[in-house]
Amino acid sequence: MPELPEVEIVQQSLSKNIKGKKINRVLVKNRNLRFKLKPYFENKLKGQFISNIQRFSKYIIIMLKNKSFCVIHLGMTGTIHIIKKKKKSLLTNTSFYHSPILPKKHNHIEFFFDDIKLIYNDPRRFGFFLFIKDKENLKNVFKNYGPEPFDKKFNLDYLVNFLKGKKKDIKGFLLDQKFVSGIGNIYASEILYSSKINPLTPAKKLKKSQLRNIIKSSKEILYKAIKEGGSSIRDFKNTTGDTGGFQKKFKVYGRDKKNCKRLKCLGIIDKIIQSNRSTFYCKICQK
DNA sequence: AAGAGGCCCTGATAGC
DNA sequence: TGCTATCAGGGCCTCT
Repeated sequence: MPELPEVEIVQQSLSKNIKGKKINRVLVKNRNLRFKLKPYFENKLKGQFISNIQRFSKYIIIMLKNKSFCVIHLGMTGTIHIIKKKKKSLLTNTSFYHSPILPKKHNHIEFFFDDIKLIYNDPRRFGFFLFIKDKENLKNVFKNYGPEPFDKKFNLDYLVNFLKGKKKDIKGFLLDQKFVSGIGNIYASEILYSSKINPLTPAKKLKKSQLRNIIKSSKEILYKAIKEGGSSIRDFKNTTGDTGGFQKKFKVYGRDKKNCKRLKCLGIIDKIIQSNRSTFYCKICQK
C-alpha cells in the first residue's frame, strides 16, 4: 500500500503525537505478521521513552531514549491509528478509548501511552515490526537499500553506472529498492509518465537527458504527493483516519482506457503487466 | 550476478 | 443470493 509519501505522512503524524512520550504497555494480539514478532518484543519497548521518529524509504523508525529502535513496515495494507483516551467515566470509574473510524478486525498491536493509544491494523499482514537493539544493527536492516530519490547520491553518474550492462526495463528498476528506495507501483507509473518515458524501455538504453528527467520527476512527484497528504486508494488513511488527496492527481495510475491528460495528446492510457505488477502509460507520449 | 516467478495474506469487486 | 476468479499500494525467497 504505502509508498514513501504515505509513510512520510504517518511519520509526521507519529512525531506530533508520540514523540517524547513513555510507552506504558505494549499489547500484541497477533504475532504472525510478515515476520513473526519476537517473544521479547513487548518487554524491550515497555517503559521506554520515544526520543524521535524518522522515516527511511517505506520504513518508520522509532528511536528510543536508550538508543534502541523499533522499525515498522506497513506492507500493503498496514495502517496506524492514534486514539485519544477519554477521561475516566464518572459512572464506571474506568477510562476507555473510543474511535468510530477504527476498523473492527485485524488490530494486531497496541502501544499504550498516558493520554493516547496507538493501534496497528493490517488485514493482509504483509507489514512487520522489528526491535533493533542498536545503531549498528539498524544499519544492517537497510544495507541492501539504494538511495531515496531525494538523496544527492541519486544523481546522473549513479544511474548511468548502476544501469550499465543490465537488462531490465526502467519500470522494473524504479521498483527495485536496491536501485532507489521508496518508489512503489503507483509512483513508478506516474514518474515515467511525467518523464515521457515508455516503461518497457531497457534502462541501459535511456539517454542522459531521459535519466535526468527521471531524477527530476521522482523528486517532484513524491514531493507533491507528500504535500497532498499522500494517496488514498482502497485503504490508506493517516493516523487520524483522514484520506490523502494525491490520488485525484494521478495522470495514469488506474486510468486504463481513459484519455491521456497531456495537453494536445490524443493517446489512451494502456494497462500492461510487467513482472506481475500492473503498469499504466500512454503509448503516444511516452517514448 | 541478475532476473523471473512464487509466495506470504485478506478483502473488494466483477462475472456468472 | 451466492459461488468463483481476479486483483490489490511490498518484498523476501528460490530457482534458473
